[in-house]
Amino acid sequence: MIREALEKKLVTAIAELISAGSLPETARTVRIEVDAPKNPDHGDLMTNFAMVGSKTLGMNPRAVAEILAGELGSDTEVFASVEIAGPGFLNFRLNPAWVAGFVASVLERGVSYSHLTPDQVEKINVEFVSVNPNGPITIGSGRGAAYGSALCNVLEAAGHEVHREYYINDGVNSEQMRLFAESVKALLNGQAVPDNGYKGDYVQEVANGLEHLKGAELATIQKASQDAMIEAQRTALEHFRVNFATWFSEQSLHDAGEVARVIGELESKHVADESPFRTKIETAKGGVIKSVTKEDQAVTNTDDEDASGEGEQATLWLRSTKFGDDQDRVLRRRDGRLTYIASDVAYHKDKFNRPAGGTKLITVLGPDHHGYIGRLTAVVAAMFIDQATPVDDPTPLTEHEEILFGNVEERNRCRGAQAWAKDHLTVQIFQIVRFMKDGKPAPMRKRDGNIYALIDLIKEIGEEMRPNGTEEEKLQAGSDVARFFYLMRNHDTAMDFDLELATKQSDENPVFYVQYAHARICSVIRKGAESGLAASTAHLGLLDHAKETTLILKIAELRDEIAQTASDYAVNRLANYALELARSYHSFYDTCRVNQPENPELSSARLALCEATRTALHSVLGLLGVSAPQEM
RNA sequence: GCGCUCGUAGCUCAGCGGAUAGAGCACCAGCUUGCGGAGCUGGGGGUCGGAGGUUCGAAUCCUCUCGAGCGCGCCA
Repeated sequence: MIREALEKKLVTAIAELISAGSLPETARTVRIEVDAPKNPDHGDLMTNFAMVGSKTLGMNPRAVAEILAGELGSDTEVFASVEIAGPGFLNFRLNPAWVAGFVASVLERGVSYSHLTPDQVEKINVEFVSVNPNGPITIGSGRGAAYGSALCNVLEAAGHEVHREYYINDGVNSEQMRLFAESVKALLNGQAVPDNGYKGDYVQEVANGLEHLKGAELATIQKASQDAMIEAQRTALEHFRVNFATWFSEQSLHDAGEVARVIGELESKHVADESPFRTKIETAKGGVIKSVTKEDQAVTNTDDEDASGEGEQATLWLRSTKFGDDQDRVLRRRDGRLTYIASDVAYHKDKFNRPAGGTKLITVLGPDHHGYIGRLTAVVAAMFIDQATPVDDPTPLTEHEEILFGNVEERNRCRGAQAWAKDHLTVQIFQIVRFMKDGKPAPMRKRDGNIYALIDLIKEIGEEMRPNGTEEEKLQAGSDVARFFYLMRNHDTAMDFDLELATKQSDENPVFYVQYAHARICSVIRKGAESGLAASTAHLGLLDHAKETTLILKIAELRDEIAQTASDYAVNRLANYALELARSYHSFYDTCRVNQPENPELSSARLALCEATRTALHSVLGLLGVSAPQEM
């Protein structure tokens, strides 16, 4: 916010200097960046404009810096000093009174302080969690749940329209779901579950709830047991503060005939066919194509279970290699059943309807799915090939391309479609979480088939944190800690989740450090009210202590952090920001006494600063899905 | 073999083109006749895995290399 203001000042100053003839016209094109210096001795904020621009301006950086410093330095309302340092840095020391003025605008905006207005509003569908309905939400999926939900909050705060979606993998043809149903059925009939079946206690629980279906058809049991599982997942996720606007059933696409219809569409677009070969692309290091081969279709695979008993027919191939995938994918099996990827085509088309007129899809996937990015991109490219603008490349087909494409025109259309897909679909992969106990990794899947469920993690932590709390308080405490821990680390790197630290005494716990700051602010404000003191913006100019200025600058950063996070999806930045903001407050609190009845003007200004901090803290915690307690 | 991700303080991790690389934990030394000490202040501790390159400037970008994790089904 303060940064935005300074960037505007720079733009104005540069325009003045151009019309005065001190800077060439090209100065307008130089990118302007204002940042906080790492070293506080270098001032409150700084810009590298002179160094970045020196080349295009044809001037040496220090000369540019001097001209700019002269122009800006005259604005004594804003700047206490403008210094040139090093190779051409421009270091700004801001006038504390000017900085303090921003407290008023935070208070004016209140909760909307964290709401941004983007240059362009995107309509984004975010799909996350989406695990099979054959078990509880695990602690592994917990990371995706925390990440996806926080990402949605941030995108919304950044001003975009967001649709939260869960894709239920409930295709009746799914091997895994059938196996799950068979396991439940076996338990219902008092038989042993199949060798490769599901053996956890939760399977027995599902069976217990379905006593009335004893002796029923497998299909009936399959439907009922997956519904039970979905309900359990939904409840667990709600406790974890994860909610979806849509729970989308894969099977519903089959039932509506959408999958079949879309497959027909692909065939008529000549991106899917029944020719009996699979194309494979082998790449050498650096992604250069080493070879493209058409493999004759192998018919020797005997592992297939021919569940439908419909006998053999031609395999239907999606020619995904035309869109950068490393091999063609099967849409319809030899036995006539459609594959998972076939529903994916229909599904990705459908997703653009939520929100209406969707402009972007984000899919959050687990660490075992990064091989899936190329496939998904190809799916979207194939589906929307008519929407995309072909690339303009007149060069003839290479030797490799001749195997993939019929002619130059087709290649250019496919390349265009691939670019379109990359533009409209973003896949975010989160990496694995290792849960550490006694310094050793704790198994997520136990030998007896039991799974470490997210809800158990939440309850364990809650029990430890609030042994005397209500059920509701325990769930909240557990969820707060778990969410913050998941979100502290960059989702794209493997992390260790220290179960002892999370469940142990609270004083080592970063979550509580932040929540404590919020509770402390609330307490200070309460205390002030008891002495007849209240926040006011009438004397903000009194906030000139270094700790006060630092805190205000930190509060002002929130909007920048949100904007940045909405564009690079690195939600962990906000968890770190929350810690920094809390630290700035604690440090301020320690030095600057807020409530001083003998000095009501300073008190009112500091209370205003407390209010502004509370607003910012409350906002970040809200984005992270962590509660901001008034007392603890 | 190919692809993705990661190697930063004793440990867990930030930083991802800027000036002397940061925080928490652990360790050491301090702060309270006052608003919540679940707090604050200070200190020690690093050839940012290694080697080249790009440029005014690299932990950050590129190439190679070593090491770790994961992924490459007519499973989902």
